[in-house]
Amino acid sequence: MGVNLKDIAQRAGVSLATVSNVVNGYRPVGERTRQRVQQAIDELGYSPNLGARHLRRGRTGLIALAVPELTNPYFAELAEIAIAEAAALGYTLVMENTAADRGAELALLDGSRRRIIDGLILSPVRVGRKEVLARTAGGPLVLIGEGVYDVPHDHIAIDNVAASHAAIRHLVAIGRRRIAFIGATPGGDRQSAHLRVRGYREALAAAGLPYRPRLVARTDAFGRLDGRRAMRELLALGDPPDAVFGYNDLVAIGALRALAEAGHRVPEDVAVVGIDDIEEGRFSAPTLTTIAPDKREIGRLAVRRLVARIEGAEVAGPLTVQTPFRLVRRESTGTPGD
Amino acid sequence: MGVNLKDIAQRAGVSLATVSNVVNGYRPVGERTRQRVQQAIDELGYSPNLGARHLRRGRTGLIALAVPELTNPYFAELAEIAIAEAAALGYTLVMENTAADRGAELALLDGSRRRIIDGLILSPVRVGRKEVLARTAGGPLVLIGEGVYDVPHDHIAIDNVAASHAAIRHLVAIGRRRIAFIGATPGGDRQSAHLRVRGYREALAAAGLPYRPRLVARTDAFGRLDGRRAMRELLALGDPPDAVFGYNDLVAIGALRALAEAGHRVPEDVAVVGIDDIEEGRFSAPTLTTIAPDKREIGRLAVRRLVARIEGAEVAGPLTVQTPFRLVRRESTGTPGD
DNA sequence: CATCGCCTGTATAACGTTATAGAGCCGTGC
DNA sequence: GCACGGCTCTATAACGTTATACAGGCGATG
Repeated sequence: MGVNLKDIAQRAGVSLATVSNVVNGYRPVGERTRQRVQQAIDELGYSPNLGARHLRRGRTGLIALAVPELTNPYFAELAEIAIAEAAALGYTLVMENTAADRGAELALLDGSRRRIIDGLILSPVRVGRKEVLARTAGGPLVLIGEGVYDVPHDHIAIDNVAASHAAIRHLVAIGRRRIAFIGATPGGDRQSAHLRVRGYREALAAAGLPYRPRLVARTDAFGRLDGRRAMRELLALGDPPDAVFGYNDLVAIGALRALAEAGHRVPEDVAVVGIDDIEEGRFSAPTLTTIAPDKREIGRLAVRRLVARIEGAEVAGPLTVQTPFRLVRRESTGTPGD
Repeated sequence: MGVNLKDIAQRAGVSLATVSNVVNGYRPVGERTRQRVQQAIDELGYSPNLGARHLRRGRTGLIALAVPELTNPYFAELAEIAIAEAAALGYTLVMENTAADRGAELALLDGSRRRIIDGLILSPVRVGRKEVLARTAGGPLVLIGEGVYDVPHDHIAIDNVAASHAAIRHLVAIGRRRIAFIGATPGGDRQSAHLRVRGYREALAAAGLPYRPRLVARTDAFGRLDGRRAMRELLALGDPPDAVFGYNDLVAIGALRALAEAGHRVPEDVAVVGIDDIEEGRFSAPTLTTIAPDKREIGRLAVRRLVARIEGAEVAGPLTVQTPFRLVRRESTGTPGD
């Protein structure tokens, strides 16, 4: 099909190996030879056959980013950053959608099925420490966003408990006392939900507010629809909350919708806070106060760590990195300022 | 590294070629032999080395979906569908972000630079017929969503003019007479914007309404921010519109935001319609009336066409396929019903 | 002047797969 | 009894690259 090493070698009158060395810089090549080869490459328009290169090297140059939902803007924004960073490092990123399915996560972790990927960035939601530890094949693994700790892999996330604290402190500071949480989840799934609930409880206690289990709404998933349903349930309580903290921005936006439909004013009657700082929250009515993780840092760091591991480089620092976050006040808590 | 064909061949006591035939079904294999080989495969946990397969076959099994913005929910939703369809056909889909950059689109079209992809699905916005015709390498090409016609490639899109007609007819039907368009674009870029403006003008004429150039707002890009800015400009006119049709849902949502900030009621003062039917529009306040393309059909068809071309299959039917769309009425035009 | 080592460059063997040519076996038809 | 064709299966040559071992030339060193 295309132009290959042999063509270049013939044109430049050198051996295959020399051309390869010019292309890869693996061994020094004399200046005159290099120029002849480079000229031949330019003239014939050579680009290496990646399949062959990868067969020989044992690596494909592909890394995967597996997320529970592609359509969650948080992950779309993260993916955009990760794709750019991967490209800058000479890798191609493929997106995988686990659809928050345990089987899909396990299949990715197993890694033996598809030997096409050099390494994996995974946002796990249905697997825990044990399943992660069971990974033996498939190359390096970087975990993002969840609370699977004590595994021999890089793990990049915000401090979920501290993030909750910040959100609740803000709601308390603006005078709210019946603060609900939307997005708790039963069992061992979705560690981050447990951590965010923990932060919520701790912050309530620190503020001297009672913990009311009925104000903690469970959801099956974490989309707008789930947030709306949960908010409706909370509103149906005899004594509804005066503030809501959502597991993420999508849930919070669903809650905003339920509040609007029920005729409640935000933030006057109910204040709302989310997590993720997706662009949608800057244009919702009202705009959404949120905990903003540093998505750029998370995306770039995850890719850089993974690539470093793949290439066998020494990586300094601890496996677990907590990236910074900040509270962004907008209309849904009555204190616009973004 | 992993288990390979040779291991299986030894274990089953047959030749390499026989194992390959069992795996690929390329040539018939005796029932007893097949079972022995299959057993060996299961026991050793063999999966083919894709790099080697692809080197030999000359194909990589990778296809690319290149879109102008990953973070536009329309493309995220489309990507989710396309990824699933590609997986079902045994292909891996990689996302490319052109960022609506002409250079990026040209580089993808050129195809000679990265020989890793078997074919490309492109949503072009900055290249036209000429640039598409110049493509000679890089495998089959499927275009989605824009108005580049008369090229020897599959092209899948809605009828942009008809979609505009439907939107404007609806606005006229609910009594609007000063209807604005947000998202026109100068020059030859973004064919679909031109087509949507054309549909807008034709529909106005058909309704006996005058075409007012000042009510057609240009934008540089097509996000929420652009919609808000354009809406502000329209509101600053002496005689602002009583309805707005946005180039897409994001622009329309930006317009909603500008209207809310300026204290206008939607739909009472100004009605708003978008295109794309992204989930966000079902939860905005007010919910957004929109033209809903059949994303599932577009995504699946694009992938199926591309794969068929890659595999050299005969593809029946015309190159250009116009997929169906429908008007979804929601609160922003005062006629909820979704 | 012989030896050593560095510097360039070459020849060649993998990497794991698939496609092609052909070998062995068996039953069929003359 | 023998040629023949149809089935299975095997041996092997690619695919394009990189890494290893090696060869030749040349200046420096003893």
